[in-house]
Amino acid sequence: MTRTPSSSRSAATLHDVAREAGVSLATASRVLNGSTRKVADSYRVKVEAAAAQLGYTANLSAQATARGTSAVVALLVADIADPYFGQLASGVARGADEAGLVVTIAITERDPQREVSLVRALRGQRPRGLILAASRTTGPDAVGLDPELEAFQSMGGQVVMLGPAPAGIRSIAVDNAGGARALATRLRDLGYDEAIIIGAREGIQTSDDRIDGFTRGFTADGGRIRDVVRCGFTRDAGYDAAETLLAGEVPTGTVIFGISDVVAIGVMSAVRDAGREVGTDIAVAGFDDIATGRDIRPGLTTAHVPLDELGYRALHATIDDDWDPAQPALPVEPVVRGSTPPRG
Amino acid sequence: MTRTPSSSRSAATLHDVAREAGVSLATASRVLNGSTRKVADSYRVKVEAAAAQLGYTANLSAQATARGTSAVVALLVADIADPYFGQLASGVARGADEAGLVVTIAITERDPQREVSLVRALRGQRPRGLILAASRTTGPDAVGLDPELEAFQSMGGQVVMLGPAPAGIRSIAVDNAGGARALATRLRDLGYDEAIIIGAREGIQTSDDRIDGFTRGFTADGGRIRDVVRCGFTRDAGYDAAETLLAGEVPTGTVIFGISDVVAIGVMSAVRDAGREVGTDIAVAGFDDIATGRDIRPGLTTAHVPLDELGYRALHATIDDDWDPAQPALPVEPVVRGSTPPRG
DNA sequence: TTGTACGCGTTATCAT
DNA sequence: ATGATAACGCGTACAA
Repeated sequence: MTRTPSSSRSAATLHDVAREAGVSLATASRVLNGSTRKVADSYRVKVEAAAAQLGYTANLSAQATARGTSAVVALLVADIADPYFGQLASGVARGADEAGLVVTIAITERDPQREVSLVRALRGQRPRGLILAASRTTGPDAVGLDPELEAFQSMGGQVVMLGPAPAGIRSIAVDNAGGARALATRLRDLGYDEAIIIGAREGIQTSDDRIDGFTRGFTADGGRIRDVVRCGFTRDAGYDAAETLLAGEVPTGTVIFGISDVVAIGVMSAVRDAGREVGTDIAVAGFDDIATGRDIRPGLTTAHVPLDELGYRALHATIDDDWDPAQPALPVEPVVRGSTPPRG
Repeated sequence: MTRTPSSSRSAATLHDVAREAGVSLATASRVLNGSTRKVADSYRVKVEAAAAQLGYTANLSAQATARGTSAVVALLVADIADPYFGQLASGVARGADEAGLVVTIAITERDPQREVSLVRALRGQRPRGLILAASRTTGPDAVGLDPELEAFQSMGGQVVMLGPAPAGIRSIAVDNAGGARALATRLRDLGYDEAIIIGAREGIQTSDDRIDGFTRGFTADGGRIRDVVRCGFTRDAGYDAAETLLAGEVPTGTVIFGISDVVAIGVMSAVRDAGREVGTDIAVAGFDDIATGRDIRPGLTTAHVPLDELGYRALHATIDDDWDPAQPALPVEPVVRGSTPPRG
């Protein structure tokens, strides 16, 4: 059955280009996609002209099946509306664009169960790489993920995790402990003697590291951690936790350390709604340095994590064959703003 | 050449499953993927068992080439780190997940040139749909986009634009003019008599509509628009524009309307850095109602756009065959917060 | 250098 | 209901 060359309803195929240019499929393929170029210029121009005229674009799916490897990298985040993941995704997208890769994105909604099934579903795309940015727990509800990741890797895909990862899985480390420690030290220098930590539940590595680092830094020379309470990673969770906290006694001059900026921003709102003032009355600090923290008043004291760079590195850990697993953790620097004024 | 059944380096194929289950390729395909099910239960269980044991997952690329249609929807945004686009993408992802579709994301960086080339590149994926969320201009620098979109559509893909679109292209309308008008009216009711508008440059439909609506509402019963200045859609652009503005004379009681919340937040910072107070001195209003606006102090008065819903609808406009082009525009409601206190 | 022919993993048509 | 088998669009040995 012969097909009409005109644009019926589907895109121009390599076949069409070859016929239009009067060359073979192989030749057309070589000039348009093949890497090593050994085609006579006379043919080359003909093919390119035909391709341009027909508006030909290689079918990535077909290429993927033929090559056995795709040009897509999958990104798994907890919530793309969260500025933390937004900035991260931005870095991933930038790196992917540079490398000519396509990014597909999936949302876990912070549901470990869903995370597992998503990884499974994502496998269908046969992505070259998979970036896991959804915060991971070391606890029992991570069950089922590891086998799924192994399956992914044994398929030839490269898994990259943000933060701590099991052995055999690439990861981009962030100096959570060191950053939190430095932040706590700065707060001590500012004159704070008492702190309350609002962290995620135990087993979330990122949270545990930040809590440990903060505690170490704050208590090193006499500071006291009044309490460590637990909540989720959202603004509302931070608000609720702080609200409960403030129902009890929280003396003036206490600094509340939220496990992330998003949480800390919730804390700030709760402090105000409890009739207290953020800063001179109750100080608040966060972690991550999302853009919002610079625009709120008072500005949010935090620890700067280079989120865009983090995403960019993750993308490269996904595609670079000679990736070095022994990279130093991304440095995290404290940033002091108005939410933690010096105590007189 | 026979292939070893064991997991060498690539995923289990349908072929493997069929052989393992002792059935034909066709049968395996039918139970695993085919819609109409006409397979004996005895075979069905065998196939399912084999698939489970081998960890089989259908290769989407192969399916796409065979079926002639893919399961991916492409999303084009200006900047995924911008909370506006983040919330939008969230709605898109939710809808896609429900429909069993994959979302690929690309960033225009607000470069019209780049936008065109991205659409072209995206065609390679043969996505079922393309959602254009990068703000579009009616001006001359949109050159080259329309042909590219037509090429995409003639390929069988469904293009959906946010906001106004050329004839023949589906779009999700937002009541920018009405929302801005209502917001302006509310500001009048609060006692504001003078306003300054910071908009995007002319030709950006969304901006023009909001400016027109605001102007109409504000001047309807005697309010005065002191000035209309132009800037980009970013926080920094808003800051710079306001900074310039404040170098001149801006009387107390003036309200500055930023074309989007992101811009308005930049304006708020500039106002403060100019030594003025946000609210009682200079009031500020925005548009969109991004999450940040609720957490900053004072809270940002704005017009609520249901961004998540917007994304969700866009996704459905992409895949629903019986989509109704005559849908009413998404309603936009004013939200008054502390940045525009009542004037005594 | 160029073309032929086969394989990639899956779907769908057609007999059986 | 089931099983061969021809597509799908492309890459790539291998032959010419």
